[in-house]
Amino acid sequence: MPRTKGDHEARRRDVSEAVWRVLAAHGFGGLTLRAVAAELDATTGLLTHYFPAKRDLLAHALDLLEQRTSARPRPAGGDGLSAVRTALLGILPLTAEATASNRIWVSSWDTALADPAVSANHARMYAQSRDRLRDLVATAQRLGELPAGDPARIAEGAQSFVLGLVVQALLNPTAFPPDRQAGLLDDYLAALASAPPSPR
Amino acid sequence: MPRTKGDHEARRRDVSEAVWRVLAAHGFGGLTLRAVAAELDATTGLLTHYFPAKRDLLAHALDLLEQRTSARPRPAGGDGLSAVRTALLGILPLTAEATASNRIWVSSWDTALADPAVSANHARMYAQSRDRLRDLVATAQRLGELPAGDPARIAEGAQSFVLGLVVQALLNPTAFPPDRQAGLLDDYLAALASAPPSPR
DNA sequence: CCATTTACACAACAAGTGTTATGAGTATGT
DNA sequence: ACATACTCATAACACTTGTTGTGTAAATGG
Repeated sequence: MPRTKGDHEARRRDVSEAVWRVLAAHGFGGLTLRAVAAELDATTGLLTHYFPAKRDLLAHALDLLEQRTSARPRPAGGDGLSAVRTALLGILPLTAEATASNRIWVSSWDTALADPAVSANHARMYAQSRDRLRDLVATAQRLGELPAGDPARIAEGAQSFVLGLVVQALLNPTAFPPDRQAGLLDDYLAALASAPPSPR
Repeated sequence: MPRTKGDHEARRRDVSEAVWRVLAAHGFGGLTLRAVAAELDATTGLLTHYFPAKRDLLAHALDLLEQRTSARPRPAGGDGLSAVRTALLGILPLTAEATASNRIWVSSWDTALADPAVSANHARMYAQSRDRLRDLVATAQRLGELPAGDPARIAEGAQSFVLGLVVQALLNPTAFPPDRQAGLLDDYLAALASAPPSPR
């Protein structure tokens, strides 16, 4: 029974939603045409209509990951160090939604390492995220809330810390509940704030 | 042409070597019976002889990962903070071998998140690694090279930092060459050493 | 020296994968 | 109203995957 309403855009959103659910449940390794189709109560014919080949669906999934990550509720917490803290907290898997998103991210690393093009795209996205973080760090430095030093370098360190904490929290949620994650992040920021003006 | 020499142990080592090469090249997602068999110049019949089912081969691969990780040349660098630094440096993908091992680790996270049993095993291994790190941290504190504070908590933070740095380095090796990784680690340790005695 | 067990190769199987072709309803423009 | 284009379902395809069975050399043990 074909669709009577040709609302192309709405249908595309449905497809994206199904892709997202499959990713959250089974990761990129479980992203199969029939899995997405089943989530839509449709067949693979529908998908090949929207995505000529599997790689197109995979590209769409990666786009989706980038989109939904950057579109996640970003509280934009105020000024200086507080803004840095809020930005980093926004990455951690503190909510169910953030956990799903991070689970997809971790899964994407495997496919990224297998495909140089995806890897390069990931590098670009993380670099962009670092740049935003760097600006926040620079502001905090200007406010005297963080010691002097290359803000880009500090952003690299902070992003590494948060990424690693994401991995730990996903693999061992019992040992790293939300408040523990926040506590560890605050430890890190406190150490950063009290560090000597910079070695170089 | 069947094997004329029944050296069971040596053959098993060959199989493990082939599994390792497949993992390093294609990750856990590419760990297929025929891929391993091809690496051995053998057929799937050989593998089913050593591993009745795929899950047995996967379990062996995970064992292999744990074994080879803990057996990696661990310089055991001296005392206190220096020992902490050496331990953390030993995790980073600074050499080709360490890069391969870390690439396999990252790949394993995807399969771990899909299988609670594997996930629990990972949690156990990381907890064990944290415990070792915690002891080194405690020693450094006793030597006055690190401020007071829960050493387990500090170990958690340090491990998170290093894990995240591993991910960044693997996804973007150009931006995170070995000396950059070491520099970022030293920044982190410097901040840690100059932190206030501990909030709690 | 023969019977049994080991250690595979070889081949076939069912299930799952992406891809492709065909066709049938529905919308759209003329 | 009718031809055309869109939006799928259906089905078959070639391929890969894990699994299983059969056969056969070599090792082993009595």
